[in-house]
Amino acid sequence: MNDKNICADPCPIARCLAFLGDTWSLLLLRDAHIGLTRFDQFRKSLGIAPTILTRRLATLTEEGLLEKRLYSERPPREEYVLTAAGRDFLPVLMMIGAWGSQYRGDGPLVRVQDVETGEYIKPIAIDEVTGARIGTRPLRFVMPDSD
Amino acid sequence: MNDKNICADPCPIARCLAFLGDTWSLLLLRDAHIGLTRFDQFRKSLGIAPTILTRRLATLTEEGLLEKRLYSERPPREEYVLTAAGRDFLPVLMMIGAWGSQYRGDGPLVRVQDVETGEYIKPIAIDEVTGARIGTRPLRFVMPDSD
DNA sequence: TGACTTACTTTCATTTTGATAGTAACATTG
DNA sequence: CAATGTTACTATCAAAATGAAAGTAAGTCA
Repeated sequence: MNDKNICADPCPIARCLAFLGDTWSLLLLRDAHIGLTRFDQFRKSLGIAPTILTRRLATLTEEGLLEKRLYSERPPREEYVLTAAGRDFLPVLMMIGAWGSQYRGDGPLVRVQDVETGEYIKPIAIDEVTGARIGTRPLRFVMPDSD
Repeated sequence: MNDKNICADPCPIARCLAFLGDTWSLLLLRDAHIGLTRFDQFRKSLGIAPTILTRRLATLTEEGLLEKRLYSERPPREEYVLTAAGRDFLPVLMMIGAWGSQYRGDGPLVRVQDVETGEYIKPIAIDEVTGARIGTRPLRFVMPDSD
């Protein structure tokens, strides 16, 4: 029915990018994490053409990162809210933001605060198994057919 | 001279995606991390048209994620190697891969091994300040002009 | 009844992509 | 030393995606 089986690439990065590999989709997810839910909120925030916005929201919904929800019965109006899969995409966005802050950080920047402590977040990626920061130890990429 | 100043968006995610927001660029960085360096290696690995490959490699080089290096004087041949900025992009790729493994993990998958321990990597994002996993505590996105 | 709101769709010009073929600068082979 | 091969591209052009602008549908509100 959907195209999950079509993407036979064994690389999980490629599988993800097969439908999330464009700027608008990622910025939509960012805005959804910030709290936007409605068509016109996304459109005004991004300055995206409504044609493109319709298609991107449809893809993100089909792929299970967003979910349509009725927020008004009369008139019938729907909004788009993050699913668990969509919320679990936050680490990706935060790491992109961390790279951007480090390498394209000139001038005023949006920052992310921990609400409880009030301090700014400093996102880093670690390996949960060893606890080592990613990039500090040599890695091997193992193809699935090497048995 | 270059377009760094043109991207006046205060969001570090948007700044990064301004030139890295397409599938080919991200897959090129993935392949560069795996160890590919040459035009034809990238072309064969990705099945990308040479026109597009030329442009993407040029952009990644201009933006400082790759660096051209002469690997043969006669005939003159150049390869593309990761810079520090390019290597620091690995966490982003690993988090994308982690999401893909979790939500698009059907069938055989490429896995990443820690060479020293031999165990498979499980990448997670944490806040270096609190040590808390990202997504487990409420966050606030702070605009730069809110003083 | 007429203006307003929200979420789109239609249309069409512009831009980007992708497939194929060709080129430049050399090395290697017979 | 001519023919073939290698590597890294460029040129050309059709097809697909994008973007801007205007229009539509289903209602509400005054």
